[in-house]
Amino acid sequence: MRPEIEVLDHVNKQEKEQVRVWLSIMGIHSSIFAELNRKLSDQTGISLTKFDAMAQLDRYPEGISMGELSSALRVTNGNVSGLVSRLIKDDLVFREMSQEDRRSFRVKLTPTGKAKFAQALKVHQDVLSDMFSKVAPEELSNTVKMLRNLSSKLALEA
Amino acid sequence: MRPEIEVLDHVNKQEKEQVRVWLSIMGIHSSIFAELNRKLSDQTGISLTKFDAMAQLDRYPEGISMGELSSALRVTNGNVSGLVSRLIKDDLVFREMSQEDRRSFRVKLTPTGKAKFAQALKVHQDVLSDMFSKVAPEELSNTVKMLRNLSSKLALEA
DNA sequence: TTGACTTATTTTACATATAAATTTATTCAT
DNA sequence: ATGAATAAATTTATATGTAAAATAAGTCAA
Repeated sequence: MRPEIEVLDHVNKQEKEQVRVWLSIMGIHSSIFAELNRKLSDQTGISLTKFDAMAQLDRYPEGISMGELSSALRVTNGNVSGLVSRLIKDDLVFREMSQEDRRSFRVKLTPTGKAKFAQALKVHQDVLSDMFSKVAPEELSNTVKMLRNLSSKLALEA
Repeated sequence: MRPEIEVLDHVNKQEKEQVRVWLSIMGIHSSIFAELNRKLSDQTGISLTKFDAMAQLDRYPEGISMGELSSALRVTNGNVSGLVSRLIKDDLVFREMSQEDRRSFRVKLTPTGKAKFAQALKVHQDVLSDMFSKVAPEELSNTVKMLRNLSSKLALEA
């Protein structure tokens, strides 16, 4: 094999490993998302998407704007518009008009929403605990370290 | 602090780490998915969802059934019905009737689909290479090992 | 002030996902 | 052979996601 082919070979090995990382992340995300979403929905009537939104609102009792919520959830404004509408329809959240800026408002959990979130939080934790029951604590923390390191080195939005 | 509270404390630390693993996976999945999907769509007109479907079809020149495709992609049959319809509309795949079983058929890439996939495969790889350019080869392979290990220990579908 | 930008949010059109019901074809025990 | 169960795929209703256009309100230089 000629030298320049060896070089290409290294590139190819590296590229294959990059694809393997992405496929591993896709696979594990898909497994956990599917089971967590299904069990949360079955046991509480709250989808994982709604749970994630409510978890953000739970962190800010003073409420947050639609824009802040879409940033926190990393989805578009339009998506959050619809999501919040559905949560309002279920009496889980409400909007509070802002005095300063009439374009904006604060979104907050209703009392019903707070109670539902507390219930869903327990289910969420129980499902994860079952799912990770065979994983040693050290493996868990190593995985978190590794993923945070990877995240910090990702070159995004070129 | 009473002994039984210390025990609970260990449980809580473990549970928090389990949630951190899931949040890390969600975060990194969301970052990579968003950028890969956007750049693939911009540069080739093929979404990441369509790319993943075409990648499966590319592996099976003899074609695969709708059920096999939905298993491979880990989505519902109904989802794949719509996805394949859209791919057919764009002349990227076609259906071939099965002689043995008239309920079923084989889905295959068209010549256009093969060419488009080859082009998209290059973009897919280039985007991942840019994204992971700051990550050392050893970190990549450690991450794959760690995620595969985690995957193998996940207790799913209880 | 006013007119040009910017900002916050919604709306629209569409893609992608699920679960449940339906359609059509196959299999298999009787 | 036939009727019940199974299997492959689609359809329907709905949720969740995007990008782009629209709406409405705020800001700020001239």
